[in-house]
Amino acid sequence: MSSGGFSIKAVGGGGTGTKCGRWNPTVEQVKLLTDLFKAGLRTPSTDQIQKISTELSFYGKIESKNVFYWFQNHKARERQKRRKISTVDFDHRQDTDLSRPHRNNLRHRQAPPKDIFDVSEEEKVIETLQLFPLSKVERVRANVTVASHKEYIREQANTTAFSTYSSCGAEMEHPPLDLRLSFL
Amino acid sequence: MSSGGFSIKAVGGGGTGTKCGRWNPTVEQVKLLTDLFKAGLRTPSTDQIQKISTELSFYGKIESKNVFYWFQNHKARERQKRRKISTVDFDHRQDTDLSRPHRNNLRHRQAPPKDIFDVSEEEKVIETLQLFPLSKVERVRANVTVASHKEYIREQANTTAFSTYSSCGAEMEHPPLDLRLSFL
DNA sequence: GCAAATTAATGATTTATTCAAG
DNA sequence: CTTGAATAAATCATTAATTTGC
Repeated sequence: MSSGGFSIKAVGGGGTGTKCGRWNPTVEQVKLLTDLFKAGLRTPSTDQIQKISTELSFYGKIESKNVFYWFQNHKARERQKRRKISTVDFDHRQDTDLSRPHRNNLRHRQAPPKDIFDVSEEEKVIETLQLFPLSKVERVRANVTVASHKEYIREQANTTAFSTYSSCGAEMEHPPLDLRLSFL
Repeated sequence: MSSGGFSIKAVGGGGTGTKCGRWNPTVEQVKLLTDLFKAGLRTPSTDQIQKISTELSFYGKIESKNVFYWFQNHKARERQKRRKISTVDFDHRQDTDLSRPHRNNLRHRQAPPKDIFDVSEEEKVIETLQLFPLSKVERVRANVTVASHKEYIREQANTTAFSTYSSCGAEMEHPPLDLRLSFL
């Protein structure tokens, strides 16, 4: 990778005496982009990118791809930032998505038996009830489909076992999937 | 105060007792769950849930229902995510055709005339956003009220380069968002 | 005060996923 | 099972900030 370490990247069209190695947004440009982001825009469509770009070109040289990149990066980094804050919290996606009437009714979802959720099923039920009345129970078939294992092994080099792994809490790149699946 | 999700932080799966509001997976737990998901497991059977739970309990406090929920949520969200994608993509390859000044390689894929704003992906985008007029601005009066802090604000003074716009008058504190979005 | 050296941000690329079509 | 579409994550690379010596 990084083939070609050539440095200069074509001066390009920046006639304004600015080196155009890479886009350097003006404050106004960043401001607008940020506003759009705050407004919820995350992945603008091609059309939107075009329009945004056109609009921003008023403030300075810019290309569509810059807009695209900006959103990609900003989105990713905002998330990254958030992730740093809450250690593991993988579920910090729209936590407020309760607005939807059809949430998981886990109650009658798939669980054939009843003891699966050993405890605190009450809580869950309560919540559930609050959000929506459990009126109808759909018949859901538990189609397990364990699917294939170990077909995804690619570059797994680590051969660490569970034990060693957890105590430290260290994060490794690719824990051996095979081993991890072994308990199933 | 941005509502939604006070950062719980800490506690981790260590079982530090505190804050038993909801399961807070450790990185190891998420890792394994994710691996299982990647391996193709989508709807684990009761038995599998039990085993997975047991296995994960080694890394921290967890219950069967957590596993069940995790798969439900993860599966659903992955799907939703892919469904709402909007599309933009351009050939961002290393071709570096510097010979041509502007290369808008936007591969006009622009297909799904759906929600271009894929708001429900990860971060908690304000709901107001969804009200956003995506294609045409009929009346952008989305009252966004961001409330968050701008991290971009840099007191940078030299706005040299491209636009001489910002000079003075143009630099307002809150340019009406509505207006700014009007071009979309 | 300035400019080289160092560090922090962030623009641009590459890589690895996921789901869906065929 | 293979390929296409489209990211998001990880990474590379360059520019702006900041520090430091003079």
